[in-house]
Amino acid sequence: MPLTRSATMADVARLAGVSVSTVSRTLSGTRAVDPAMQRKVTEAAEQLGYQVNLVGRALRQTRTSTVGLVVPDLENPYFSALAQQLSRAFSDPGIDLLVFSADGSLETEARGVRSFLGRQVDALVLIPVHEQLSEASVSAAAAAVHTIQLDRQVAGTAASYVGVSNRAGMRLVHEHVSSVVDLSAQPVVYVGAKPDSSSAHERLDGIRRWFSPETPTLLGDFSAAWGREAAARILADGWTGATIITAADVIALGVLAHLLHQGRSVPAEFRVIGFDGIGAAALAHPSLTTVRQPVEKMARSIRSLIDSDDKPSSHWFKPDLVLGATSPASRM
Amino acid sequence: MPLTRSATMADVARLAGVSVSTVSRTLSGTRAVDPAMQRKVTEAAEQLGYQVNLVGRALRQTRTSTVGLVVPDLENPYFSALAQQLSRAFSDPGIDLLVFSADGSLETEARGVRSFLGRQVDALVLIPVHEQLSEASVSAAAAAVHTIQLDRQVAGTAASYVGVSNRAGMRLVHEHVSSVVDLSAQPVVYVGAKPDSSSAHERLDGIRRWFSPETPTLLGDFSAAWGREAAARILADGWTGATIITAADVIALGVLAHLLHQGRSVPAEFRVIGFDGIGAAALAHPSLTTVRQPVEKMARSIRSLIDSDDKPSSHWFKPDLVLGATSPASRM
DNA sequence: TCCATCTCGGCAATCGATTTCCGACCAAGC
DNA sequence: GCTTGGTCGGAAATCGATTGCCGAGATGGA
Repeated sequence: MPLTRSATMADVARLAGVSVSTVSRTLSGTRAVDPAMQRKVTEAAEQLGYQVNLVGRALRQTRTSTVGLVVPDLENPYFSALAQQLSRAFSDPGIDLLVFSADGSLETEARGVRSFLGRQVDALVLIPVHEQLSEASVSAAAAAVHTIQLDRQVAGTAASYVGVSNRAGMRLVHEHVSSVVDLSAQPVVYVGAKPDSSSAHERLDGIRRWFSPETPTLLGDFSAAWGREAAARILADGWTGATIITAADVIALGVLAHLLHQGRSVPAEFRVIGFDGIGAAALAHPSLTTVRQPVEKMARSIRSLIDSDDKPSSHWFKPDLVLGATSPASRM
Repeated sequence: MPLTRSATMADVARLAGVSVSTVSRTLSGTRAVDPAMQRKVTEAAEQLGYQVNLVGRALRQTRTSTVGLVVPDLENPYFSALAQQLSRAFSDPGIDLLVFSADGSLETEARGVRSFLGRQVDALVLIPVHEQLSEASVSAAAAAVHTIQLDRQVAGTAASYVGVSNRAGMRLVHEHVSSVVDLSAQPVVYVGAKPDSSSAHERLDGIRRWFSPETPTLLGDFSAAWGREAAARILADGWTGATIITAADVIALGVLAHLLHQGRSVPAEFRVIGFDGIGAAALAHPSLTTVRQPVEKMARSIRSLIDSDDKPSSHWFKPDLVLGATSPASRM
């Protein structure tokens, strides 16, 4: 639907009766320009509705003032929260943050990375889909631009990493649960995600380490649907009175929904613990006890990592526990 | 962190001992190339790890095979669902969908539009922040590329529109509520959003039209925090036994959370109705009765609108009602 | 008065691809 | 043997900006 080909610097130069160099210098303020010419140029640009063509600029300079973010799935509230906070961290003009959703697929993830690299982004932030199979994409990215892995990482790559200490998070859960529940009398069940991502992996490790290596475990994916299914299995298998620890709030909300729908009571009969600290956790009734990730801090850390173009480095943030009503406030 | 300047077509041509024209033709398959040369070129490209520079390509062709999406806020689950579905609608290779968050600000929205236009996107999808004040951005976009407004629209612009019939949605709510609640005995309160966006506007209109022009109304924004605040006011003002209709699921979830937290019962004492049909609505307990938007259909419609580059047009989809447990199933 | 220095406009090169045009070569038809 | 037509490689123009360099003119110090 382009009504007319849009104006270029050459058009502005012609109308103002100057050279394109002068137009460029006037509009970008690169070098001093005679006030009279400056006025002529500005007026001509205004009159033609001139808008710089960033493609031309990007080709000449080798920078684009753009950072790409590839997320596995925008519908997962934790990832969209990260995307939003990162956008906000780049909200002051100068650098644009563009988001691409891999839609849970390795191929689409690879396409997103290739696309951003081909577009010559100055830096790339990536939440890898898979702990091993995303290696090719992460390495390709890291070889070309400053690359930061977020929330999850692929082992043995040259890229930076920003995330939370998942084992420390599970330690907080253990501290809390063991202080309010009698673990020798009440069973603990872990509803996690298959260890395809480093975060799922580390959370499972955390459970085995702080609770017991034999903790009964159900592994699926990061979704509410999986949470519901797992809850159904827990009920079917007769784990009455269990404390259900999950790998993510979306899972926990699915578990909670199913339990309540079946008329079970929380926290009297079952306890449910989430992970991530998404907004919806606080909206549940009873509100979800969860491990909150400092999303805003992480986003700011990425911003400063990109601004100061240093060597690859890893940044582990400490999560904190948010007490909700899906776990008892004091010893049962 | 670029380890080495990445290879260009000239590098590949040099290594293969052919001209850049031949490299271009081999890699893009634009024209037949001698099999022997083809092999040499492919091997050279492989060896150098050649990746096309999309900036160079975009400058020469005037297309970029890119569609931009500007959303007001990625943390709003309805917008992130739209973004995800739209990403999926573009998941087959060929066109990349890039997302930019305006972070609720008109200035940032304008920046996003300028940025995408400057990047020469082939089409732009926009969820305008404001019904009037986004006019400049929408017009600028529509003058330059095929522009589609999504979910909300700015009056009197040349851009296409894809959304749901909000008045029809409220009509569904009225039908349902009037069939299960005695409206002459029980008050109705509308918790909406200030009519800054066409969707908020139309939903408010729908309420006035299908219920009563004098329906008590509380207007805020599209957030759970506002829902909570409104619920507090409703309790403070003594609207006991009210049926609370909201402009969005996020608001409804906030209302519900506050009511339940205050020990009120839903749907016995209060009824709560949402709008949008986000995933979290089904996870609430009791599950939320809401008006569901056909997000996937809308995304596909945008895709086909972009593929067939027609004149601007408007597409109104019909929402449907999802019966949850925050409203009674039959006459109270 | 003359030379050194500074300011600033314009020419032309440049970024990395695609694509038009030209010409070399080969095959087929008469 | 000559002409016509088809195939395919390469030289060069092109997309739209930025920027190194040159030189004209102004300024100022001795």
